[in-house]
Amino acid sequence: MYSIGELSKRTKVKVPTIRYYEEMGLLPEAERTSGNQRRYDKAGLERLSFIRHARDLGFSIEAISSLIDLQDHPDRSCEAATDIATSQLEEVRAKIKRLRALEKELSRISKGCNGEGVSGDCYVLASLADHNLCDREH
Amino acid sequence: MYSIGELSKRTKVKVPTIRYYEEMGLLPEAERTSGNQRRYDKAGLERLSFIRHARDLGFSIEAISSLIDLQDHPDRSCEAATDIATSQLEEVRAKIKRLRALEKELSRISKGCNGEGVSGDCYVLASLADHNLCDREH
DNA sequence: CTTGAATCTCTAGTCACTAGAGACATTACA
DNA sequence: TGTAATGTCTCTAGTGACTAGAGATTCAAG
Ligand SMILES: [Zn+2]
Ligand SMILES: [Zn+2]
Ligand SMILES: [Zn+2]
Ligand SMILES: [Zn+2]
Repeated sequence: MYSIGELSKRTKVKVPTIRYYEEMGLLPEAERTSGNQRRYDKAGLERLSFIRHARDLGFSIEAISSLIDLQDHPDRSCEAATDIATSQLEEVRAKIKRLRALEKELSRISKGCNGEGVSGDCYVLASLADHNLCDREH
Repeated sequence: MYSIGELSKRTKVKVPTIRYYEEMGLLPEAERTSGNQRRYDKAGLERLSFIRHARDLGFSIEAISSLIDLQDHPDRSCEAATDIATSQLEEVRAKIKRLRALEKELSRISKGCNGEGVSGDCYVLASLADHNLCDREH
């Protein structure tokens, strides 16, 4: 049996975050000591590791909730799981695409001025004021 | 003189967002009609366009606040402006890097199952449960 | 002058936490 | 067994950048 602090150390999830996950229904309500403190077993540790890993991969709490439901019913179809993973992948790809466009503009903008001049002549400020200086939409 | 709705149309910034920017101090308090409605002039339009553009490029409200301060003082050094732009660029690059790593893992994970099996055998769920299946840290 | 659209202020909700207060429980050591 | 340090409890509020909605007022067109 682990205290919430021990669980926190083992999973690198902060203590208030563990309580938050419980409140959100990602973790079942923990058993309590006679003094009302949470105690966890191996299953609790594994579930929290699952959540942590999925969060690290960018899944939302809601998505993780659905994934956990599936995990708890090993005989159900896993179609929903692959759907969730695929749409998460698509989201990540869309974000990368957008950020790459931003990177290009920002790199042009920040190269345009060495910071030794005066605001009135600054290419950075001029670029922000006028989108026509940009190569593309954002 | 533009109403807030006209300003919204011209800048593609939603009406409540314009009011929010005013509250945050990005926009000066607008002039009012006798009936207490906001009215804007060309300067207001330009400032809001500046904010919109900077937001599109990912700058935070706080950063934009500093940039606007500089814009209002054309005789000051623009060093801070280039610093802000450069650090924004670095942030974007860091995000891209992280997302590319995520993309690799997610693409492996979602390729690993066609969704036609059962949760108990699902590679997606197994991958989320066990980070050892991953190629790298996230 | 009436009608309908626009605008006003204010509060609360979003997401995934994080911070802090004040009270209570557990653990280690003398 | 006593005590001190650390851990844990619940609760509230704050983060960033908005978004949604209620209920009241104002504006513009016909
Ligand atoms: Zn400059
Ligand atoms: Zn642009
Ligand atoms: Zn599967
Ligand atoms: Zn992993």
